[in-house]
Amino acid sequence: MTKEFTISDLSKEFGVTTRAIRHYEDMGLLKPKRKGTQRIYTHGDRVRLQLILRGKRIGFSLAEIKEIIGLYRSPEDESAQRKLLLSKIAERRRQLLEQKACIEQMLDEMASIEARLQVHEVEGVPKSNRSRFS
Amino acid sequence: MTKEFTISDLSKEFGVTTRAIRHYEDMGLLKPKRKGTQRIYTHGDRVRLQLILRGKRIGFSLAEIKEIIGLYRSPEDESAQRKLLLSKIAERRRQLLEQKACIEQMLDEMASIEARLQVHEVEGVPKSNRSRFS
DNA sequence: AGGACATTGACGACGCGTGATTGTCT
DNA sequence: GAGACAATCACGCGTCGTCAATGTCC
Repeated sequence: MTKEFTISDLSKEFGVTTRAIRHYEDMGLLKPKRKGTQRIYTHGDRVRLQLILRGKRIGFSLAEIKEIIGLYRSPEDESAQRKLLLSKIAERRRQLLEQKACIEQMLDEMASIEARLQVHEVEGVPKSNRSRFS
Repeated sequence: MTKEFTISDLSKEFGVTTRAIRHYEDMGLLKPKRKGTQRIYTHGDRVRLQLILRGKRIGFSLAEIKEIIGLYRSPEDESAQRKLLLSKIAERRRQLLEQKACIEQMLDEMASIEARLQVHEVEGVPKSNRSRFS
């Protein structure tokens, strides 16, 4: 018997809030069935949620994840999907490397600001009201 | 003669939009004089804008920058200001190092996903509709 | 009086957190 | 009828981008 899950089942299992799960639905990443107004998640829905969370761990936006996993896709799209994912990953890697470089710049700049502050501190009386960062 | 500047003067000089400059004012980081409704920036305002932009380059939020540079500050606050800035920098450095580590994790995870995709690609026919990220 | 530049709103984006309020089921 | 969940709004955050409508100065 193909199991079904409630929103709090999934919430607990994956450690995300129900709010988040509903949000993914609002964004079109999930479409659980309903029993009355209550959401019922199938096995497939559970898998899709996992994919969403993995995508997020890599830093994809919800829009990108939506693009990548789609919702109603035929199995033959497999290789197209792989290609899309690969290109998305390549793009994302560029972004990440940029960010990393940016962070390193910031660290450098912070270090030199600190250095100047230390100097002023030792030099005795501050010259004027020349300000921080200066 | 102490020069004065218009908003677009500063906008051009520092390469930020006028919208951004006005936003800094809305957030309480600048208070230019007015000639009628038009904003007039003094030399001091220009310096303050520079400080704001430097703060941003280090990755401080506008709220933090406001805290650090203040707006009406007496010259005696100098050392208190230095201390505040130093502690802010220390905190920020922790954040940056965390982010950097996070980025490296993401890069790792992306690499292993790619590896699996490559394998599947070579293995011949895809096993089933087992999806990306999987 | 035309054109360049200025001003003040105000919505949009991102990913949910955090209530508030109302239902539904046991 | 209480208690445990669920559902649906809807505002809030941070930093402006991006119109839109209107004003002002030469």
